[in-house]
Amino acid sequence: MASPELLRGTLVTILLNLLAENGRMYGYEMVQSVRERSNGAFELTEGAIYPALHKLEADGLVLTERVVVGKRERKYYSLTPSGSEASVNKVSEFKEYVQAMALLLNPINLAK
Amino acid sequence: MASPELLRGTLVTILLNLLAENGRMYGYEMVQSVRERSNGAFELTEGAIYPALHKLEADGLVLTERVVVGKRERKYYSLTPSGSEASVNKVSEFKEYVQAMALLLNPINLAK
DNA sequence: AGTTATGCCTAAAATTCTTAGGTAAATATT
DNA sequence: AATATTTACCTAAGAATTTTAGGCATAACT
Repeated sequence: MASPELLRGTLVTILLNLLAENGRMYGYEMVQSVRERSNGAFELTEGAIYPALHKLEADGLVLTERVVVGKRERKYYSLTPSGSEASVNKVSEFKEYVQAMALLLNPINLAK
Repeated sequence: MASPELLRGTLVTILLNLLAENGRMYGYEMVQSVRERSNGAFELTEGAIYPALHKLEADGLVLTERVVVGKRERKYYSLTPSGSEASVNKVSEFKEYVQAMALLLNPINLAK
């Protein structure tokens, strides 16, 4: 259960990257996927991801399609071309950020 | 330069760690120090750090002493015992966070 | 029949940060 | 000598993002 507040600013990176990897996902699925793949470290909340996904759609980075499964509807998200670009950019920004943080944090602590 | 929005949630970690390393610093000095040590990647803003430092003081994690240099005053911050604890905790939380992110982000991208 | 899981959503409040200032002294520049 | 830049502190309005706390409905499990 590490660091809920560190997710701040990383949520969009995670969402875009999930879609880049999986091609097509729906919101609920993203929550499950992140929980499993992070070994429970990250627990996305629906109150956070749905507004974030809607903003990505408004910004033209993702598009949606509604698919009826049984009698319920899923809303699948997938990347647009600019979304794919943004995904790559976000991930490399994150890497730069981690490298810069490594310069700042105590080397002794980092070695541990 | 890189990733201003990623600093969200990391500012306190950076500040506490700076103090853990340097013992005693003043606000303006922290801004310079972070700029230099991150090779310009991180540019802390005073509008962000002063409220953050004041909150740390209110929470008992840092204490302050005013030192007159010439005719101007500097306000030095240093860690209290709970501040030292918090510093260690924040840094290890950050490391866990980075490890969890590594699990999530595309291995192909990470290899680049 | 009732609880849990699936699946979407929103809105108020809290938190954190940016932006855009203000104040004042010291130093550098023209 | 006047001006600009750097040093050094600060605040407050607004933006952005997230938490909290719900609502709604179907499906599956007990």
